[in-house]
Amino acid sequence: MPEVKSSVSGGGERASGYWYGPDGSDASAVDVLNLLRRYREAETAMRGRVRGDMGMGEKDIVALRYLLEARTRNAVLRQKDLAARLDITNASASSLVDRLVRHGFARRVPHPGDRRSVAVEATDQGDREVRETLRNMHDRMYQVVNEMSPDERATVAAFLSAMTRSLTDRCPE
Amino acid sequence: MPEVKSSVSGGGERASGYWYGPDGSDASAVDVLNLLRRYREAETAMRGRVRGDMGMGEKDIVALRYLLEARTRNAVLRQKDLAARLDITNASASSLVDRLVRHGFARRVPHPGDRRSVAVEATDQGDREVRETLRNMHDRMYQVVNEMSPDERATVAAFLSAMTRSLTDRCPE
DNA sequence: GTTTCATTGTTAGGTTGTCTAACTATTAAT
DNA sequence: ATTAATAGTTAGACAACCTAACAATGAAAC
Repeated sequence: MPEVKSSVSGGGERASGYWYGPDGSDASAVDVLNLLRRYREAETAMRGRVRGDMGMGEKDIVALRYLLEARTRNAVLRQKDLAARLDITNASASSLVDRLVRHGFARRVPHPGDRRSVAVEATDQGDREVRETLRNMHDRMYQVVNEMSPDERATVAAFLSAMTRSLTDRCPE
Repeated sequence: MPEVKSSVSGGGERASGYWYGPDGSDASAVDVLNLLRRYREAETAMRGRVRGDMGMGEKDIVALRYLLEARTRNAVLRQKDLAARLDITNASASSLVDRLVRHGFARRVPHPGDRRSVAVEATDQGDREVRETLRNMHDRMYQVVNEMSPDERATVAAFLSAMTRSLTDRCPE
């Protein structure tokens, strides 16, 4: 059974500020949106801490995680791929990889089969550092979800999908 | 009943990449985490679009939203307050307000009762612009949550609270 | 009331991370 | 063989943050 305690139906704290219902408005709906915002803020803060701890920028960390994920799949990532996934230019990706290499988190290796390209690999150090930094957090998150019932997971999944669609469906006009 | 369709129990698309279960691992739990990540990415992308549309930086928009929220409460925000909420220095807040003023989104007014402080107010133009830009999106999000059952809202609220705790409980170590 | 310390905001100068534009090296197409 | 497209690098500009030093006001001590 999920150990998660609802802070809406159950607990006290009312997610404060920011959202305020369009009209008369069901308070608990607003609460949910405020909680979503809170989660976002917590994640942003966490990224800030990690950034501080590892002395890296925002995208550098995301890039490193892509590299690690690729490594587990024995896949090869080029700078181009990083640029695409991070939505930055090739030029920026180039200096991003410069930074990763300078810090010892990644390595440039010749790309097999296309001599224009440079394959980028995470180093063991990068692997270690990221895992150590994020492992516990990931474990906690996984555990929370794992302890939920299938129905609850379906509800949450539907919620997240719908929220994502709300954001994706082109916001202004 | 909620019109939201679960993409886990229901639909096809399997939230791809990134998360991969610690061990053997219940796939749908991983799906939920991937959906959470997707939501994050969608929100980041949305902010990017808004930023582009309005020609402002990330924090500028958040600041403007704080100002608008304060306005609806007839509250007075000082630059200090903005700096605190945005986690930037007073110096940065100063130039942030410079930018808002330059773009016509905010106004510096003498603070009633403390001549050191400068109160910052959103202008009507700032109000209009933000509302027009974000209104539809907010409405869509609100609608989704409003159409959920109380039980579903409680489940989602518990999930978000637990995820936030997972992030907040100090990540490394 | 004057001296002293704390608070708020500004300015100057530096760093970082992005961008565009111009260039090289390789690959693919005609 | 020439031409066009792709991958990466470099140089230079810009935006937004930072720290440090400063001015002005407020509060507290004496």
